[in-house]
Amino acid sequence: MHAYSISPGQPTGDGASIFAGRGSDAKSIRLVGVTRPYTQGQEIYGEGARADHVYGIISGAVRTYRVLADGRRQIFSFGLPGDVFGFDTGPERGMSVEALGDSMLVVTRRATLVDGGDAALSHSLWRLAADDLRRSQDHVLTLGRRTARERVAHFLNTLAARLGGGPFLDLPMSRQDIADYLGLTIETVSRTLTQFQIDGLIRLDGCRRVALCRPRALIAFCD
Amino acid sequence: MHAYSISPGQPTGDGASIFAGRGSDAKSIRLVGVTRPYTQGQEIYGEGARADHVYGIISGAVRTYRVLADGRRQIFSFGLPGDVFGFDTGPERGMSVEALGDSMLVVTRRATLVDGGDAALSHSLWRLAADDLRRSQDHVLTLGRRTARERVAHFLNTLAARLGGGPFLDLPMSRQDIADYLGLTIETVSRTLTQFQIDGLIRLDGCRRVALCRPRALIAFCD
DNA sequence: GCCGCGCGTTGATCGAGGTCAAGGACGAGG
DNA sequence: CCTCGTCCTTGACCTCGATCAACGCGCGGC
Repeated sequence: MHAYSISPGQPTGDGASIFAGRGSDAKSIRLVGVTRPYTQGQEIYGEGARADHVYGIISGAVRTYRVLADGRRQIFSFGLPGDVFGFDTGPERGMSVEALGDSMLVVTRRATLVDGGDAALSHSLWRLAADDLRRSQDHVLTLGRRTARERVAHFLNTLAARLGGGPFLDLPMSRQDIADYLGLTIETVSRTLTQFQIDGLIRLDGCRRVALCRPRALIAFCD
Repeated sequence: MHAYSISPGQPTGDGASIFAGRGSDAKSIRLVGVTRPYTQGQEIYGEGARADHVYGIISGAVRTYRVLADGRRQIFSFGLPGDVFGFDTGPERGMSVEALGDSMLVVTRRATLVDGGDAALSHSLWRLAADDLRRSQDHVLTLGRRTARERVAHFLNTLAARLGGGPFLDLPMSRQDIADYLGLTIETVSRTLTQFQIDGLIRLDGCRRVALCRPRALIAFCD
């Protein structure tokens, strides 16, 4: 699905590799750099750090987030295999990124991509940012005007669409992550999922695996 | 502040005009097109419409928004003089835009800007989208993790910074618009402003004019 | 001046979701 | 196998903001 290939270099270190971003269309960004493994929960970069690399996800997943002074955390997005991130416009990171589980990323220098003056590349960068903007606006709509049930239903649908259609949806993130993404508490997320199961909309098989029994009914919550 | 100039053409029709977007730096977009007046509440374009023009705000203000099937509305942003909007990547509008009050916009064809293959322009487009993304993420943080008081305080601060520093802040939008932007109800917005006045943080002079008496205290709500 | 209407404010009550607290499930390590 | 620790679930209760309702204010038309 996501077109990428890793050269037969060393997986643990600085083997050269190739990565192409979302989908196979001409608008995707092609990253060429080294692969690097990250362990569960490891920080990839923090808010305020110098923004000198960009990343592509080969396997695993990441969360991007900011925290308020009193510790409240808001997750902005979950990065999945095929996604690229780290294209800040300024010299400093505007948010933090951590690996959700053990993950393999491809890392390359930002300067060569962003400051190259390549028209096609700039155009791709624009489309990438515009896609992110669109997703962020969906997120705003969800947080501003949807109930807890609608938020969780929308989240499951969107994630299922992104992860592709096996019979099961394997969540790469914890309940706390979902809560911090949806602007809810962990208890509300848990209760809502339980209620969906009682209503026959989903089936939970362990806490990380979800079967969407009635996707139509779930989608009906979304608009 | 916002560098733009209107040629001495006809204000009501198709007089040629020049417009440069946010700030005076080299990254802004320069729009050359016709000026066009819009009346209070008039739709500039609707979600799903063909995206074939881009706009710059000369005077007045706009709201961008989407509505759910049951009528719940979420406002994504308020456009103020100097702002540009309408740079969708796809062929269709992803949201609707309306004039908040009587407004003068400059309108130009999208194709010439977006499909031109100009590297500098593509780069500007990227920065513009990235700025919007940053603002949208601030919005996500506000809606996901801030209380009503924090939302309103943050809103007043941000708007005051954007409108520049007179002693008064003249709100171009109604209470309902503020509510739909902040994910609250009109009653909660009204009550919160009243409470801010009681606390001596602001002074309301009519419902559209606000004096920020203790901006420090107001900013303290924001992080 | 007077009326009507749109918008804003205020009050009373309700409820969705948060908070606090107590178990339960499950994997890692001994 | 047992223990420990982490994450998840469930229950009881509370609170913030929504809802429902009444009223006020300001402005335009007559």
